[in-house]
Parts: sequence; C-alpha cells; structure tokens
Amino acid sequence: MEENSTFCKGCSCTESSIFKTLSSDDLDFIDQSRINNSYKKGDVLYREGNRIMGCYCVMSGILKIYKTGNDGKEQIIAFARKGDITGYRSVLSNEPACTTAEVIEDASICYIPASAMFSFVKKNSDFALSLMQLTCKELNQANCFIKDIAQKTVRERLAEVLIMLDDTFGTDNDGYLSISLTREELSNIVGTATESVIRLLSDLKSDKIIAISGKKIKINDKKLLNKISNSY
Amino acid sequence: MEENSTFCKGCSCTESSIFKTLSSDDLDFIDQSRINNSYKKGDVLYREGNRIMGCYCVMSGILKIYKTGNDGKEQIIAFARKGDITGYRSVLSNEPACTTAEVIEDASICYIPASAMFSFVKKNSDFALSLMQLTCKELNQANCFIKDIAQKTVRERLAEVLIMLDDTFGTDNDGYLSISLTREELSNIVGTATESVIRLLSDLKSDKIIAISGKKIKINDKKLLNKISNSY
DNA sequence: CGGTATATTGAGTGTCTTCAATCTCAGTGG
DNA sequence: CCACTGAGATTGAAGACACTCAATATACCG
Repeated sequence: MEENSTFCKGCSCTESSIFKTLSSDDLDFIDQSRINNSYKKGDVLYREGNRIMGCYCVMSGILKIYKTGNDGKEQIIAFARKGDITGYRSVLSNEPACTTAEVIEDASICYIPASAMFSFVKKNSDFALSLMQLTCKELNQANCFIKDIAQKTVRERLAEVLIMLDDTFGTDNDGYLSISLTREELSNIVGTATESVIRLLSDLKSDKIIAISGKKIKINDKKLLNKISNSY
Repeated sequence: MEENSTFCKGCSCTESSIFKTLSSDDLDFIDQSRINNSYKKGDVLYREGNRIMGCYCVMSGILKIYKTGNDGKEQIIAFARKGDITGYRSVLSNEPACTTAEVIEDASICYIPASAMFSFVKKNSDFALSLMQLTCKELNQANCFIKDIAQKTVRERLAEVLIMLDDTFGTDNDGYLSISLTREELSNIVGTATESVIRLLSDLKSDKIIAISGKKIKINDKKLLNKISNSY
C-alpha cells in the first residue's frame, strides 16, 4: 500500500477515520501499540460470540460484517473498507463480539488494542464525541434498514442495495460495481432467498436497468433503480 | 410521582440511567437547566426530520419511538420508559431527529438541553463512556432485529415481540401485559399487516398459549412462546 | 346515544420460498 | 490438453405465507 505511510500520521486512513481528532502524540502511541496484518479472502477477524481485545482499522480491502441466524444463514449488517473501524462496539462495552467480521477482498488491517481506545476516550473528549457520533450514525442506518426490511418488497430492497453498493464502493472502468459479491451474499444483505435475488436481477436485466456480465453487475439506469427502491 | 424527588439527586431515574456517573455538582447543574413537563397519550415530543435542541429523560409513562415509511406506515424501533433517555442521538450528532417520539401512556418527562449534555461529555469521560455503551447496546439490539426481521416468519417475530413486551413492561395483577398497544401498533413493531397480527394472535389463543381479553394480552405459556419465537 | 376508531373475519391473490434439477466456470490433477 | 470436481448460478414447478381489499362487528369517546 504505497499510498499509506508506515506510520499512522501519514496513513490515509487517519484523515478519514475517527482518529483524525487525535493529537500527534496520540498517533505515535497508536503506532507503538498497533499491529498491521495482511488477510486473505475468507479470513475471519473475529467471530460472533467471541471475545476480542481490540478493534480493527481497515487500511485496504473489504470486510463483511454479519450476524448468523438460527439456521446458519448470514445476515450482512455492514461492510468495512479503507478507513473504517470495526470491533469497537465490543471493546467499549467489554462484551463478546455480536457480529462476525470476514474478509471478502484481500485486506491490510491494523489491530488497535482496547487499552489504547480507552485511553483516548478518557483523555480526549473530542475523540469520545467522534466515536459517539460514529455509533449514532450506524444506529441510524440500522434503524433505517429495519424500516426498509419491514416495509419494502424484496424487489425494492434489492434496488436499494444495488444503489448502496454503487454509492459505497463505486464502479470500475467499465461501469461495473467494484465490489464483487456472490448471489448468496447479495441475498444475505437484502434478506431473502438466493434464488429470489437471481430472478429479480434477471428481471432488472430484461428491463435494461442493469447489465450482468458473469458475477459483475452494472447499473444502467440509476434514476429508475432509485425509483424502484421507493426511497425518499 | 411521589417516588421521584423534585431534584435529580433524589430522582429514581438517576440511578438507573446514564446519569448515574455524574457528580453531585453535575446533577445540580441538570436541575437548573432541565424542564419537567407532563404529556398526554398522543403527544409528540419530536418528529422525524425536525431539529431538537435537547434530549428527554422519561420519569414516568411510555413513549414509542418510530420511523415513518413511504406510505405513512410506522415502524416502531423502540420504546422509552422510566429512566430511559431519548433524542440524544440527534443532539450529539447535531442532526435532525431520525425518529418520531410519541407518548402512548401519559408521561412526565424532563427536557435536558444539548449544552448540558455536551458539557458532561467534555468533562466526564465516564459519562461519555456510558453514553457510548448505551448507543452500542442499542446498535446491537437494532442489528439483532435486522437479522430477525429478515430471517424469521411473522409468527416467530410476533412471539418474540410478545416476550419482549413481557420482559420490558411486565404484567399487571391478573397476568396481562402491562403495556397496552393497539393491534396496529403491534403490527408496526413486528413489521407486518394488522390483519396478520390479529389472525396470529387468534391462533396463539386457540392453542392456549396466550389469552386475550379485549385489548389486553396474557401470556400463558412463555416457554412455548419462546420456542415458537425460535430464539437462541 | 351517535360517531369514530379499532378489531375481526373472509376471500382472493401475489410475492416469495422451497426443493430439485441443470448449467457454468474456474481450478486441479492426470 | 482435457476430464474431473465443486462451488456458484440459473431455471422451473409447486405451494406456503402473508398481504390487500372489503365487509362487518365491537369498543371507546365525547
């Protein structure tokens, strides 16, 4: 990752993450306590129910954050990408992880011990406030999702998810969504059966609203997709 | 409310709420800045999208916290009762309210200005931490709910909600759930049509798992209900 | 004692799920 | 180079679950 310095101070994650409120000294402190590791697709950072002693800052790559249902079906709650922090909920509350974090695109991730997090919260109220605001933002997103999943049809939710993926991860040179998900993973975000996702994608394709090339999806008519998602 | 002092220090809410980490001086400060008001069923404390300049601490009564869907249908996200704080998310993030808070049982509620909240966060890291943990707890609950609503049947969710209502609000002398909700409100928690709730309640009644007397519901066999909810 | 809000019931329908079979494709080893 | 293998994608058929619409009943409020 050439663009990232080997120190937090120069790391591009620092500016975009909650750590932007930290002082130079604090960043030095993280540098001394953090551990950077590489992860491959399929690697699990932490699993629902397990205790973790620190949180993770993503430098590159993508994680899916999910809860597992009774029957083993995953429900994807969120993604984490460059600059995102995950695992902090369990650290702050000193509780077992309530989600599983799994790598879906090879990643470089810094581990930051709980002690450092607590130390910053204690001595830097701006940091505490940013962290709180981050949690509040996620809480709001979760609440929106509850409303959508409860009130919208699968078709509407799929459209919404496609737009979200476009907004969050962007597209490659050919206009295809940068993030690569299996149909099953898509269904685990939308909250439906894999076959339903396939059929609905196929419908959207027939209507020329999206294009599909193998696993890759391209949004042709975002405006129409947005209309289908019934957002406001 | 005889059991509550006219001061925060003696208020029974203080011990059970996040304010328990505040010093005696801080509590005096709240006393000077807070405003206590009475509200009637149907009153709206704040509405989704509106700006609020403070948060609310419930001394008595019950609020429903909900988001409104495109078609006007409410999705109830949470309830607030004695000792609960609401509105703090918008205050901390300085954003418009993302939910509506409406009284469903006559309430006595203290308004606490944003300035006081910020002041405490700044000077009391324990308070900041409690607030963070509260948010994290709500976030976890929201994520659980997302998984449930995405993966469980309406029947399972209804059973789960009934158990939640029992756990949260308890029962009256005859064993009926203390909280009184319309069928529509129930459906707005479960995330389904009102008629579905009615039919499923009727089924549960036939199976003797619950009893219904007008609007009141009594849980006869909580163990079985728990089994139906498919929780783990 | 109206009048309105809420609750209930029935019928019909559509969305979505489930199950099973088939297909595609990338990776592997002979 | 090609068959083999397994994971993922696709399609079809059948049926369950839940929703909508409409009519009616009941309860609650002033």
